[in-house]
Amino acid sequence: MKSYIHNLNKAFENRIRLGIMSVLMVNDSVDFSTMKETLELTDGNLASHITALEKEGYIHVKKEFVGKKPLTTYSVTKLGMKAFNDHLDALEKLLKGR
Amino acid sequence: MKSYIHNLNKAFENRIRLGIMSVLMVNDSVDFSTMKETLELTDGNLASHITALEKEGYIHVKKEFVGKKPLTTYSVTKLGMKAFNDHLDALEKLLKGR
DNA sequence: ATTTAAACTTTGTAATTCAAAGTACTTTTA
DNA sequence: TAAAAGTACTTTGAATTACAAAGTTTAAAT
Repeated sequence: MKSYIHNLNKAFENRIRLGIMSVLMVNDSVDFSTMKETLELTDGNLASHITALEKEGYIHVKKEFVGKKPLTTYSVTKLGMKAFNDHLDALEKLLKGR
Repeated sequence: MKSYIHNLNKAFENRIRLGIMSVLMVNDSVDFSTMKETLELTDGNLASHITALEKEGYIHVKKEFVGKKPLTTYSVTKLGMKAFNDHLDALEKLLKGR
């Protein structure tokens, strides 16, 4: 009866990155401000966790101008979906004691 | 649509402490060696995470001699059960996007 | 000219994590 | 009886992570 803790993804251990992924799994794309308010984070904190997930290839960052204002939007990649689902599987198995 | 990430319990963010709690939620008591092997940890690493959970009052540590050998067994406290269930609730709500 | 807004980046400190080594006591083995 | 092994840690130290606060950039609005 080995444990599943080592199948958990380190990238999703942090609550903020877990939150970002959760939000992106149910929303096609979310912009910087919305994400910041949803998760109640400071600018810098959000930016750094976003960078971490982007480096793993789990999210895509799109920068554009809408009207005259810059707009940054995030979306989850296929790799990110796979990784997140695998993480949730491991989590579920761990919590169910198998 | 506020996020639930701030209802997650910091004590259970780490995979090892999450593993310890999961094991103790489905087993009345588990000894040091069994826990160590189940979670595939080094002595020191297990000991330090156990201490962290004990300090929070989430687990109880019992030391005794069985035959001539020392035996340390762990069990979850009522407070620990409550805290862990609250954490799982927050996790579930977060992941379901509510 | 100053302020505001969006989205960061940088800085610095504090906390966390973990392996490895060391400790203490006891028992078994050579 | 001396050495090795077992149980359960504690300590040390280095690396990584986390986070707030402050600074930066570009452009628009006042």
